[in-house]
Amino acid sequence: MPKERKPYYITTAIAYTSRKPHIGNSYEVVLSDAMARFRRLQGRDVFFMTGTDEHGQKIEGYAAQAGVSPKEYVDGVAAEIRAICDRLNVSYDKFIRTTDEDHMRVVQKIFKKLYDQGDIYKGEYSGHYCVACESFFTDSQLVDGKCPDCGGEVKIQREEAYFFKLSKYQKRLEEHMNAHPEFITPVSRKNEMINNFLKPGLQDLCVSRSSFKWGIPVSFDDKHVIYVWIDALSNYITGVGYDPDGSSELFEKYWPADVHVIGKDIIRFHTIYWPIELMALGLPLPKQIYGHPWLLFGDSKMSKSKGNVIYADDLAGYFGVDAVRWYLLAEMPRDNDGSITYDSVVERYNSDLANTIGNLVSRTVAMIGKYQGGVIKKRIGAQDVDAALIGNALSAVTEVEKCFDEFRVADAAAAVLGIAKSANKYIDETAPWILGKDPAQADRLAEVLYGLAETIRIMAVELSPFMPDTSKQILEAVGCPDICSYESASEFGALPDGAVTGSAAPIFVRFTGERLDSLIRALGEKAEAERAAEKSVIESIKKKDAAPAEAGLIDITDFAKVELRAAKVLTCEKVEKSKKLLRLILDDGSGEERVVASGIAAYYTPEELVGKTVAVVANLKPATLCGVESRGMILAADAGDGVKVVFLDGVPAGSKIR
RNA sequence: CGCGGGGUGGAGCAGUUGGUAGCUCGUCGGGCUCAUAACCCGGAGGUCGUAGGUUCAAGUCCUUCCCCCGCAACCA
Repeated sequence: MPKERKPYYITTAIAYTSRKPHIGNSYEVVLSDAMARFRRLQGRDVFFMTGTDEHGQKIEGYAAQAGVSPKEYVDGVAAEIRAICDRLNVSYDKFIRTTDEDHMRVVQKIFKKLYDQGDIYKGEYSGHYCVACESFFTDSQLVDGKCPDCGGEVKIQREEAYFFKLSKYQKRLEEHMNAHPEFITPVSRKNEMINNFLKPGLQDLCVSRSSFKWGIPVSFDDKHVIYVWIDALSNYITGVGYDPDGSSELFEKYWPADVHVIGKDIIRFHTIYWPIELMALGLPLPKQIYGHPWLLFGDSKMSKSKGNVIYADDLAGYFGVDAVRWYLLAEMPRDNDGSITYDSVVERYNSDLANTIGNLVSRTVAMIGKYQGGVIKKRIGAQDVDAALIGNALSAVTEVEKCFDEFRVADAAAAVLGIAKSANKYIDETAPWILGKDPAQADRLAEVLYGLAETIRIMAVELSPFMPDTSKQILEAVGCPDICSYESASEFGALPDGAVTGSAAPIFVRFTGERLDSLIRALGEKAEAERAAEKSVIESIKKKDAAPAEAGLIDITDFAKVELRAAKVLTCEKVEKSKKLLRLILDDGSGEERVVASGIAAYYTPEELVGKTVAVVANLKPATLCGVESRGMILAADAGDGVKVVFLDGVPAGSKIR
């Protein structure tokens, strides 16, 4: 009967390898994984791809900063990203990296093909260039003729570059969007794209860069590297074996993708640039693009500067992998941003996992042990309560499918949870402990216990996309680790007569009292350590890769490279456009004034600093921050509750520090 | 007027094409004892940010204003 299994191709966006992803970034892979697992459960032939985007100027910069090659740098971060996926039990079929040889080779071919057929042409990029921001701006972007970012001077600069004729495909794309309203989810985004980008008319897109090297070279013009649009987006087809000269069977089987799961911030690239590239290549478009919302910490975005970054693997260390998966999947709405707080993680853990699901399994298995020696008898009850229980479980299965079809994964989780709730209610209504006292009721008791065990089994099957390990554990508890097909969850009664139950021990132990206190303590300490450690991710990667004999130790000659001097603060003022920066003028003994920008505005007022003597790194490469050219940096300590500048009272300005 | 997202019982959210305001947590009362102080039932608690408008009927549609949060835009 098993006819040909219908393919299902799902991808996440590939993660940028600039630094370790936080739990908000991890949400996307967990979400996609749940979707992939659900389709596999349904019998679809799933190909699930995730991976990393590893090129670009930023990475070149991070690597240089870390003193390693770009390749070494991305190897480190990509490994870290992959490790998090593995830790979270993400069942990807392929982990693609844009530095993979196959990918690079095919991207070059794609670029060449588009060039040969005239969709890409060589032109000149002329715009207002801000040296400090390393960015081009159009006339309309300028603010009073100055850089809209830093307010600094801009100059007209020309740069040779390749352009992609987007306008040529604009009409077709618009038609496609209108003909396929489900193409962009949520739909509110569709109008945004059409009104903001398509209607005003698409400008040709610059698809090469000559200002940096870390990218895939244009095969016929090595002054240029292929810019992110063609490079990164193409992963969705190179990863399954697309080749302009003849694609693999894998590609023929899986393309077009069923869904690209991406963050809402990159919807534009996926609904405009990417489809147009595919049109130009003569390929069908992906069926759907789902732009998921963001996970915030409390009500603000996670960022290291706020010290509120949470990493999924850390959280898994405290609550377990499945609990983290459940939290992410059950908590995040489809359309709006979700938020994570430690309180809500504990609450959901206790309520959903320990009280509702875990406790249901424990009490049921315990009763089967107590009343029937741990053996399940197949008796299906026919009373109203039984019908209600069965109907509830089966309709939940239907509901879960509907929710997944609409990407309402949190609602799907709620539907599964509903199965457990109805079972808990059923226990109360049937009171098996009373039946257990009357030998004449043994048959009815068997019906009740079978109803419970079978309902739990169905719940466990439906739970598998969310919590694969827990699902197995529950199936073992009700004695049927192998009865877990989707079909077996769609009808009541697949649990065989004579199944022997497993352990009744709690699956999720509640966090209360001392256990909760120590968790909170541990989280606090962890956050503290994180803050310090994350500050130097780059350094740690450098250490790992460079790996000299004494890991982490530097030679005295390394230290000697840093020129530290005492300097007196002459003036100090807030940088207007900035919340964090102070602009200081220092006397460093050289006779020349030294301007330094320092991100300590949140901790010091200008008045507190004037007249003080501070330690300054005197030979740091100058950089412009918010329009202030900063020459050097001031030493300060990250004390737990803030930042403390290192003051050198009584030391003459200009003194060398070593 | 830069762009976008929001303001619904104490907290977090859902409210599809306008038709008696729902869910989870918490709280209060009751029940039960198989189970992880858990589970089940019930109650209290909301002028749906503001001011107008359309309508037989507005949380839902239109307009005014207020407030919050992202991004643009910086950790040297």
